[in-house]
Amino acid sequence: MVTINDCGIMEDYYNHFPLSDYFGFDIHPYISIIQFDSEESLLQEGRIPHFLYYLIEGRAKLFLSQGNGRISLINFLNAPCFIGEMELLGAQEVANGVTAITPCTCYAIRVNECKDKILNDTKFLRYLCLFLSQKAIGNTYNYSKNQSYPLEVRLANFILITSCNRVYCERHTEVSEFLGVTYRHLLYVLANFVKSGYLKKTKSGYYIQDLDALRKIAESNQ
Amino acid sequence: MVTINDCGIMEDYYNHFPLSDYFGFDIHPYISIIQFDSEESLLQEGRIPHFLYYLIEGRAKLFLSQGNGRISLINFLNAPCFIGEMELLGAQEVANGVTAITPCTCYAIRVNECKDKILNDTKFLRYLCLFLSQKAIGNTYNYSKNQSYPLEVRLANFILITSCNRVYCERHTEVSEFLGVTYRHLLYVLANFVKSGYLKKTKSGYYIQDLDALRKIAESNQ
DNA sequence: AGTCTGATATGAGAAATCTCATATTGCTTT
DNA sequence: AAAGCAATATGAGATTTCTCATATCAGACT
Repeated sequence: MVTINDCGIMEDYYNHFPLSDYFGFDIHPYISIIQFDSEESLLQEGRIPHFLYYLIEGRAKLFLSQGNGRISLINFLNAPCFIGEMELLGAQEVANGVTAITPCTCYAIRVNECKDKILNDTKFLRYLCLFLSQKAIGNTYNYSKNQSYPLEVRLANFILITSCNRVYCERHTEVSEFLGVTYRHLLYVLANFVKSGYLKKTKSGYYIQDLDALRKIAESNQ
Repeated sequence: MVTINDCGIMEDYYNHFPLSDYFGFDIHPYISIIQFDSEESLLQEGRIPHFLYYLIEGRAKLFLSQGNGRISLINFLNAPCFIGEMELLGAQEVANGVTAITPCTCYAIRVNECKDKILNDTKFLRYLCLFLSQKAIGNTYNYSKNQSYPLEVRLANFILITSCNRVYCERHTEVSEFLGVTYRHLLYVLANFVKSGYLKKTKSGYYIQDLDALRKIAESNQ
């Protein structure tokens, strides 16, 4: 974790990733820029957060751990987005866990210094409502899917969405958490896809050999 | 579905269920009062809603149906709460389905007549953010639980929460949807509880015979 | 190269959950 | 009361998913 204080660099970020769309007042005095390495925590589960983050570059994951040691990956967080907004509002005191997947660069807003301004800023509040709604809708859609279809269908979908140039190469541990099944079971279903000739294991990932078959499986859904 | 226009009755409702906590301007000119019977739709899935509702009495359920005919019960909505707020913001165009469980009385706000006022009302926006956050947190928690524990554990919990005077008497169809399992499986696990002597089937519902045992099962969670 | 270690993968059997066919129950209607 | 019908309940076997033990692999260290 590195905090950037150099004014020149900060100016540069402000120009490339402006905040004026979200705030009706000048938020710059309350901002630091923080960079996280991959695997670092942005918010620690159960702790009271210090900042409202705005993720400008990178990808993180939001998770919730259960008493039995199991971890639910609730969502992937992709730039640009706010992180820690629920805690800001007081909807929950302590944070859910958020961990960087790739290196992440964030504006860290010192809310304790400008809470009043923020909570009276129509522009920000309106945007936040929209953001919260969209997040909720996405989550809900995801939950509902997870419960309604066997892994085969959901995985086919997931592969189609996340593959790049016909190559699927996500980390199995992450995916199994996101799809809400055990690592073992994910591998099992994936192996089935290979056995059926839909995928082919290569050094750089799984190559999609039979796109149509995969689509057909995914569609037993729609 | 009945719309109440009688000014006297409306005044009465306003006095008992005031809206001044949520709005910074006078919202009354834009309100009707609507009553729904149980099983009636407040929002029809896939349709564009006309109103923002504020549920003042009653209990409803929010669901989402899947291509394979399966229905996910996303949440129970208990008074007091807003319904249709995401659609108001434009976060989604068409509504999720909302159906009354008990008879429901709502303030129906004609948003097309006061959208500007509403979307510039700090008081309302702040409250809405909070409301959305809490809803999201609840959903997430529920979702995470649903995936992390077998039905036995979740059902024990659910029974403890929803039972009244040691009697559990929810509708199985609703519960199975909410807990994300088939009706059959719910009955199966419930029958096990009876066989183990934790519950006893009576005319008025299932009587909790062994509270401790049920708690112990539910706690294999926490 | 050898070995340690953590991450990743596989095997096998058990448990959870689903599907579908068939009963049973409780209302209406006649 | 009989018949019809929808809601509710049960049985049995198939699938999906899990658990846990073991195996393989890749990089770090010696």
